[in-house]
Amino acid sequence: MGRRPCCAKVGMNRGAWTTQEDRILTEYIHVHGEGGWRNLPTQAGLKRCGKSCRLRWLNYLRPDIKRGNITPEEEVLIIELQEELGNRWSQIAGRLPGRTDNEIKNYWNTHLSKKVRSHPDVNSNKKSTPASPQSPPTPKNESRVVRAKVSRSTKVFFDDPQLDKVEPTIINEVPEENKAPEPQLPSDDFMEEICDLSDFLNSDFPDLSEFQYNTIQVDDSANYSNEISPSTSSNDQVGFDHRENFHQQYWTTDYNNEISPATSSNNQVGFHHQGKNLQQQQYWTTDSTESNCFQLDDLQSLATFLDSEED
DNA sequence: AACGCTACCAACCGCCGTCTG
DNA sequence: ACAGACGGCGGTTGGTAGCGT
Repeated sequence: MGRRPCCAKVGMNRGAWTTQEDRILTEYIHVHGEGGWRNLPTQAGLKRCGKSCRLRWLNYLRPDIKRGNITPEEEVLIIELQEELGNRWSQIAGRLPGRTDNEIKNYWNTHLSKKVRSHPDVNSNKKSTPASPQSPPTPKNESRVVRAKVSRSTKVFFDDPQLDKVEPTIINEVPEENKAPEPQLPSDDFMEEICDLSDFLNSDFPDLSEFQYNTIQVDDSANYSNEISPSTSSNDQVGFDHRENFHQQYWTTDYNNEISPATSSNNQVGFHHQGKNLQQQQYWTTDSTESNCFQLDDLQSLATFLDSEED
């Protein structure tokens, strides 16, 4: 008797994940934790292969995933590690916190393999001339760096207000004491303040060139202090970690250095909340007409930070 | 404007190692 | 020792956006 397939192929959803599927999966894992991938789709009410659920969680939904372009420092590290370890992407990913093996593999295949092929000495030169913030590698086509991801990347963002009303299907009840606390929804007052702050962010943001290549470092984001600090920055993304509760927030910029809450993937607005006994993930998104939802404390910290930078 | 090509990357596929009964 | 379940890994595919002609 052969091994049974990991899932029935018939009647399964394939392709890009919808926001609702993401939400169901995320909520399920918040409650039940990771693992048990084979049974997860049935129990969560997802028409997905267990493997697909696992991959989606590990490569996209996990709260500790770092977003944004690979930094020059990371790039050098990837090249070094690839030379040392070969195509063991999971091991390489293990040395790059927040990066997934899939992301590194893709990055290697689309960027670095060509670069290394065309410049075989890129690696041997690395020790004498490490990549520095002042001399980042120049992309072949600069405009591509700012490109939004393809639209099928519906990601985890709940940009359809109706979706917020959809309760995830969780068949297996868990004991009350094991349940994660309900996420707090923003109040109306909170939303008002957020909208004001959002206006501020959209209208009065300082020169974003400052954020290039980690030139601003107000705090070491790894020390889990309460300060807000830029995460690894990139050409098209500004991210801030608020480590007390492990919040991550991202804004994106367009060609004119206008900042706005990002709406998908590379350009994104995301909040990750990792508590002590649970992993919560809350995302809100926005479009040009909807008001924005943010964590007020974090945005206030951001505003303070921006004010101080302007001074 | 239309078409073709390229870049990108999320998702899929199949193999393999480990665990468990 | 064995078979099956399960999860992890690396290679590949396919859909989309952007660019050039």
